[in-house]
Amino acid sequence: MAPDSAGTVGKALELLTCLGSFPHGASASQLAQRVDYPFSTVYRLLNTLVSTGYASFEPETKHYRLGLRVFQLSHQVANARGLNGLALPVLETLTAATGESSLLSVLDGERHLTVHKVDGPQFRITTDPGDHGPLHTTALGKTLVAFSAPAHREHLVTTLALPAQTPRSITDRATFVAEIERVRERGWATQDEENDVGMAALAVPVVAPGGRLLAALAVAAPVFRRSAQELEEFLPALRDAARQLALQLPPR
Amino acid sequence: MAPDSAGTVGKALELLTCLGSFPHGASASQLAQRVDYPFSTVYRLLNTLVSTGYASFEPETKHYRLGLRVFQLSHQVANARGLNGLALPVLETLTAATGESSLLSVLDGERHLTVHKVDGPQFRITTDPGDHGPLHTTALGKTLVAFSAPAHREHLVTTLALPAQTPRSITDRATFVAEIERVRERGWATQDEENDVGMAALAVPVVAPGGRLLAALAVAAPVFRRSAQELEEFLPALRDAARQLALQLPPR
DNA sequence: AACCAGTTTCCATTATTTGAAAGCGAGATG
DNA sequence: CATCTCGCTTTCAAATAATGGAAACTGGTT
Repeated sequence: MAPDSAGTVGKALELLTCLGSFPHGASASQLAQRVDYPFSTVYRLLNTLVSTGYASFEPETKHYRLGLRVFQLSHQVANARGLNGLALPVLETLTAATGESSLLSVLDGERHLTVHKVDGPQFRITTDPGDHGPLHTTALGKTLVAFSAPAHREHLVTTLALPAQTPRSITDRATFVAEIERVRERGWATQDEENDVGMAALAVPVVAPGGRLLAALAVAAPVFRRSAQELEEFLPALRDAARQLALQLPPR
Repeated sequence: MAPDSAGTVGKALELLTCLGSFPHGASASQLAQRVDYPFSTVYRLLNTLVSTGYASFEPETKHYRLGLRVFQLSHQVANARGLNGLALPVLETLTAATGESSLLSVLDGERHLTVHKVDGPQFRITTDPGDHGPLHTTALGKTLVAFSAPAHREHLVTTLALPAQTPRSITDRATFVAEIERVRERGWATQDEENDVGMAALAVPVVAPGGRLLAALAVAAPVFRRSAQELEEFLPALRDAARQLALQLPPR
């Protein structure tokens, strides 16, 4: 488990990932600076990425951006893992019932990855599908940690960095351990201005019939309308939606 | 203009692409066989892909599949290129108006890549977002060729392979050249059982204000309900929808 | 208990990547 | 108009990192 020893391929993939953080593309020199590899290395790697369709190159601006192959492949992932639109109606129903935004996330390494969201009628949430979020300051994250396989949970709980996102974030390990334990006991997690000032959320796990954790489902609202505690009245609706999702998502 | 895809990185990316063709994952040996690299090479590459999140590995089945990073990155592509859900309502309106399925595709190398589709109420189309299709046997493909930049169009028209998909497919180069020219003159393309037996389609280009080709938009129907010619009555609705899309999609 | 198909690890060989430096433009400056 | 400057592109000897055959390993089957 060494900190990944970057070979050539590792560099290429890191570069590709880095390309993703420039929505409007970037020049070879910008990218070289960002990933901190020698310029000519980056230049050559970019050519390879372009020739395989993973990146595209605009001659007029000399900018590189992510290519269509990424888009195409993602549909395979989405279909195979049930991250495609099929889950959306459940979130829409949930939002209709609660009047607040719904979010569906999965565990992705040491962060959570938002898969779907449906904005409430009153409020647009800043998290979008494809966005990552921390595990220790979000209702979704806490839920995903609390209900992942014991070994993995242990690993996360003890090694996760706990930087503060807001003054209310949990930054103390003992407190975090206790919080996760509480989430496990209750079966749901909250977040009260721990990730964004002014926002609260309530999340429950989506577990397959076999007991395996598939995702986490949350309702989020601005605190001026619903306090974290008031959100708890949505628990039955949330659990119901999670149950439906569990049947719909592929078991593994 | 190096057609070579040699190089370690090229192999890794080809392997990644190959993974995309196994929706339910594949074992290392299956993949090695498919891409025809030595087994140990494939094995090492797979490890790198997994450690970067581009692939995931299920220890219980020893199967590899595409990882969440692909999904995450694709949202960057989709947002930057207007391939996200924003275009969908236009297709939905079109399908509501015509009663037939709508499709939106972009040019991806020597194929077209379907970005969105909306099924008609009577019929489910077999093409899905993320699917590739040939350029010479589809209305979408012909349109994309006919309205791409002159130099590129020339290249495609003269070098594309023209394999038959059905008995009606265009397989003769001269015929194809003439067909593309006709599409350019009329401003729209049809397909009459040239790609799938029993299906016809009508497509128009989506061109940015600057004249640059952005995508192609099509209506498709089974011929027993609408002949290719009967589809032409939808031209005004199609053009209208294409105009709306042109304003909505980002200019480049 | 021996067998087999697939997976994981190892290592000497060698091809591949590397990155400084030298060409190119194209746009800015004197 | 000549010169400078900055960023993109290509080259090439040095050395690093990929290669792939083979051997150890696993676990399921005859």
